[in-house]
Amino acid sequence: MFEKFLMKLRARDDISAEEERALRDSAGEVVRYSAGTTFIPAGKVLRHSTLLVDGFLGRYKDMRDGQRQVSELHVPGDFADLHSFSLKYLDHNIMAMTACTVVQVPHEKLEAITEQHPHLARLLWFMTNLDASIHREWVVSLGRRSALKRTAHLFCELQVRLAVVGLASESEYALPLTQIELAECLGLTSVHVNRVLRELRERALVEFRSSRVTILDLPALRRLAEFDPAYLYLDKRSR
Amino acid sequence: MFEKFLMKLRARDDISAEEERALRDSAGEVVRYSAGTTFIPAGKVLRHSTLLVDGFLGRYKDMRDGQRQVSELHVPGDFADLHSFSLKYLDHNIMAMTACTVVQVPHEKLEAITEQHPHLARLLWFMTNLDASIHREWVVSLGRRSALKRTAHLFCELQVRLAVVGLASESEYALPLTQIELAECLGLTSVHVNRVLRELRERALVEFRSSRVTILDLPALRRLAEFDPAYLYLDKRSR
DNA sequence: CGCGGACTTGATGTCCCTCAAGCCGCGTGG
DNA sequence: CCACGCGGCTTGAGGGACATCAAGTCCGCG
Repeated sequence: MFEKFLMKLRARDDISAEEERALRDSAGEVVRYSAGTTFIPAGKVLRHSTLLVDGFLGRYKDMRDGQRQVSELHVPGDFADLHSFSLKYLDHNIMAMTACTVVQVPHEKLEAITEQHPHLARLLWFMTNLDASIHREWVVSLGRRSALKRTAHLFCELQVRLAVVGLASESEYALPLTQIELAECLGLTSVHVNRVLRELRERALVEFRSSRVTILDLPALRRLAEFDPAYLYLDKRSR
Repeated sequence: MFEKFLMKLRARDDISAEEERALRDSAGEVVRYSAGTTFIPAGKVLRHSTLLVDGFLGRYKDMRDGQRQVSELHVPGDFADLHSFSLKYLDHNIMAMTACTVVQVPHEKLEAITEQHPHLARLLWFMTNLDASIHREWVVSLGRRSALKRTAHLFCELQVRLAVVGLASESEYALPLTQIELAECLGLTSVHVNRVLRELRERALVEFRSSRVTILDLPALRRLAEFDPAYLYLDKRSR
């Protein structure tokens, strides 16, 4: 259950055997959701946090006119709502973008960790700060990158985040999203996403088809996107 | 020094006298920066966090072509870089948008708090989660709101955040930013911000001039912006 | 009095949206 | 087995929101 989360943690700091045990002991119920299920609605008071084991999740808000904006995509090993531990309820919804398996971690267990394992507690804090860092990069993307660069940037980000948990190589990874869902992440329409994908393909940078991203030229893709992975804090050090 | 930060905390949870003492004891050096100073550059290893006492700060990233995107504005009572405690260095820069006074809080003091005051530690964690929530709302703004609504939304957000620390009424507050800086927050050009401000003025919703925001019709402004303050977590409860 | 920075406004351009149509693959049911 | 419906993808034509370029104006300050 915690394998991918531990991979993600160990990419940033050392985890002792005892800390690993404390984490494994915190596991609650395992739950499956089918694609399209909004299983955490905004405003609902939560008593556990949700660790994604398999599949893709998205955090999103809807506008009055029906438009939707996804503020973060989650990959296996991510906590979807670790922030609900101190927030108590969320300001946004969380949905399963694909079929998903999650483990629920009761907030009492998290509270015990904060009291008994200060270093591990700091790492949980770190994980929510990492989400915030990803949000900031999306702000920059939406504010200042063209549709083409923004899309390229998202593919770069997911490549790194998935590689950390062993789900991507330098050249490809599975991404079972529709162009509509991609558009909801990118602040675009699906029509325009389609045109952007065509251009990325024609430029021989990336291909996105049948739920799979194939990276043809990673250095060129990163150059186009102005992608700098520093915001993912992948250096290992004492946090 | 900590008055506004305590106001901000007490809007969300109760703080005991002992916790207040622990906070006050954590104060380090008081520093002043003049407008325009980038005093925390991305990547620099930090040994203290910075609490803003007076003035406005901004977190930003620059693009290759010289464009800039601000990912969050900070008002008095905000920690500018509480997240540096677990991140160790920042992925973005922090600059004084106006002349500022800050208190530095050494990371050792924060570490002591996490070990001796678990509830207070959770509240510090909460504060970084609140920043993340603000980031998400900016993602939504940049992704799905028109320039007009986005600008209106920013004025609504700042009204609430400044009111919490006693620096705004329902109808006005000081905001000593240029239209260029506003544009850097909103993902627009200063030329377009100027036109948007004119429209907001002509519609009798808000005026922004000589470093001051005057709100003419708050309900209408909020309606236009689709502003829902839920993301600022202003309900008082045990966190 | 002259300079620079912020603000303002107009003319033109472009990126992305909207609307519309057609295609393809797939599942369902007659 | 084919008809059909449906959701996702694709492409074209036209429009609109915001950018770019280019003048100016205003104002504080040396």
